[in-house]
Amino acid sequence: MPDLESLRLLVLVGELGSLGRAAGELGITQPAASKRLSALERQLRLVLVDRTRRGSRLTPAGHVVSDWARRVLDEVDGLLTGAAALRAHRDAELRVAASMTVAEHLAPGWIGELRRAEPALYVGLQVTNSTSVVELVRSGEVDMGFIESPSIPTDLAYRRVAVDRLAVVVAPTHPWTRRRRPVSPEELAATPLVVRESGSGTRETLERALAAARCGPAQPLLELGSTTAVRSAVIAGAGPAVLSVLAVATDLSEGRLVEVGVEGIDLRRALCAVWPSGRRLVGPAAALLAIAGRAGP
Amino acid sequence: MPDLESLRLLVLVGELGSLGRAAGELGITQPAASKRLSALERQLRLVLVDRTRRGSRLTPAGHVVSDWARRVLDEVDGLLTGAAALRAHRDAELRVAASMTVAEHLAPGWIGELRRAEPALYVGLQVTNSTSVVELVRSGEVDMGFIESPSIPTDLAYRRVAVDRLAVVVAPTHPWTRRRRPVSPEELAATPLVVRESGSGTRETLERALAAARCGPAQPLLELGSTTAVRSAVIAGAGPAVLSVLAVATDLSEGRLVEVGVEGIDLRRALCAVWPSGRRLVGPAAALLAIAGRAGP
DNA sequence: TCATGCTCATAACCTGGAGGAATGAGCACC
DNA sequence: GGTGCTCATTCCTCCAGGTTATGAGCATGA
Repeated sequence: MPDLESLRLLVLVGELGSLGRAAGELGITQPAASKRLSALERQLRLVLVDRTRRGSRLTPAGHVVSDWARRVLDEVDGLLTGAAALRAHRDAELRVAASMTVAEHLAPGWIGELRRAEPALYVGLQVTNSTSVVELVRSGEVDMGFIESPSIPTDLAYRRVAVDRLAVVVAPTHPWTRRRRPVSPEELAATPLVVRESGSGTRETLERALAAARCGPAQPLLELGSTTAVRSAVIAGAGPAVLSVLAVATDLSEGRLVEVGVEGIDLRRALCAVWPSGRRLVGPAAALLAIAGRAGP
Repeated sequence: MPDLESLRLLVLVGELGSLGRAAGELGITQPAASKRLSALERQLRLVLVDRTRRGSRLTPAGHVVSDWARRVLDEVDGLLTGAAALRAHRDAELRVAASMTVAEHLAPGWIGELRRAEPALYVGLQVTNSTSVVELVRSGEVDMGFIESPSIPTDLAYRRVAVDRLAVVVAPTHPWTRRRRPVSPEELAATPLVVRESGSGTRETLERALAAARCGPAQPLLELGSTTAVRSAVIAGAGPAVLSVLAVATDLSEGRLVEVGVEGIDLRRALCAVWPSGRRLVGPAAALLAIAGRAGP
């Protein structure tokens, strides 16, 4: 398994065109960087860099690998921003609470963007379920919250910042991948599904949508405690599930999961920012709302 | 910067519910895992795991971080699969050539998916421009290729596997983020843009689309040699650019870049699999085509 | 009640590998 | 041919991460 410093080094060499300057950027000496890069090339058994006597250029392979590496590093960046926000949630200048879906997939990006505009700003993030988020906003423990509709309380101001959608997904080997007709609400309600436990936001949205389509509740084939557990079960072939497209976007685009069309049922749900009504958001909170709002819809 | 082994360990602890078993999975001893995890927690200054005397559970924070970590590891997985394919391209059982856009964003996922179905299969990947891909397919050096339309030669069989779209993107601070009306082709042609060099697929698609809308060629504000260089320049505020949505998907969803609407110009381009005509693809090549085909459209 | 089995933490020790400093060597430009 | 840039090699140091050995806390069952 490669290490992140080496990947960063590769990207920097590509950007700066010189091993020595890349080393400086990382705060190590040139020989150390030289060795690191050789080690990475040995590990991947690929020639990534074309070393000339005046500068280094990426080889075609190096170019591609460097791009893949950048994607890795972007995710790491999100993790670090998120972690910083999590640990700062007590004494931050801007305190935010978010439900799981938002926290997992969107919050690190938004916070990262906000901090790019104001590097000195400390943002605190607290992750709970939508109900607790509402409580935290009411009690003033946080400045603003992000939740999934339905069930936005009337005593809070809110604004829709994005629209999520639940998708029916199956493994590529599942018979549903070969069907031409979309799945009907009745069929969905009658099919045993891999689901989250009752009370989770995703499960609740599904049940409401089924009820709105005049169908009975979902038949649980397997009840699991986290979205990723459900995802793994579906990939392993356990059966169909209904999951947020935010959670399975890469699985879909890379073919690990396949979306099955549905009709006659509305599986969208709005993601909303909420804050104490009457008040107008100011300062960092307003900035965050603006960032969240323009990225989503 | 955290290291990937530690992130993997965290994910495994969440899945297996026990530090010792997670250690076994990684091929290290339990004390080593214990130390690693403590180090990670110290580094992030977060309590990630709730250690009881019979098993370990993730804390709420641990849960979120573990999900972020999984995203990182997924990207690493893509990098490793891609690297394996790159180095195997000479003597692989299935040899594939792909243009940059496909190789960067889609190929690792497809190949990974294929290898999940047939773990013993060696897949070779070669990355060049669309013209070379066509040559490699013609000469039989590769079994199949992936290119961007336009310019699919008539002597090859092809199938559209996905549709890419170029988007006009600007930094969040750019005045275009506040405009209400979409950009017209004339306006786009008249505005200095950050672009790739002439001859690149992206540039070519843009020029063709402008020509189809009866406009002159794009005005280069800055010409750069790689998509990521263009992306960085735009984020830094250099000016608008026209980039593949595949390349900027995360930037858009996380608010680093903002898409500006356009009208009267068709910036879509099909991504196609190509192979020697007359022949029907069989075996692994057919499987790969199926995977690519179902993920895309 | 006490042994057993599971969990995780701590301590002491070893070693491989990463980093630093110094040096050499190739190419370009003046 | 000097000068300045590049990168590779060598040698040395040192610490991070591994292992083994051990202890402690909580359940379960005899």
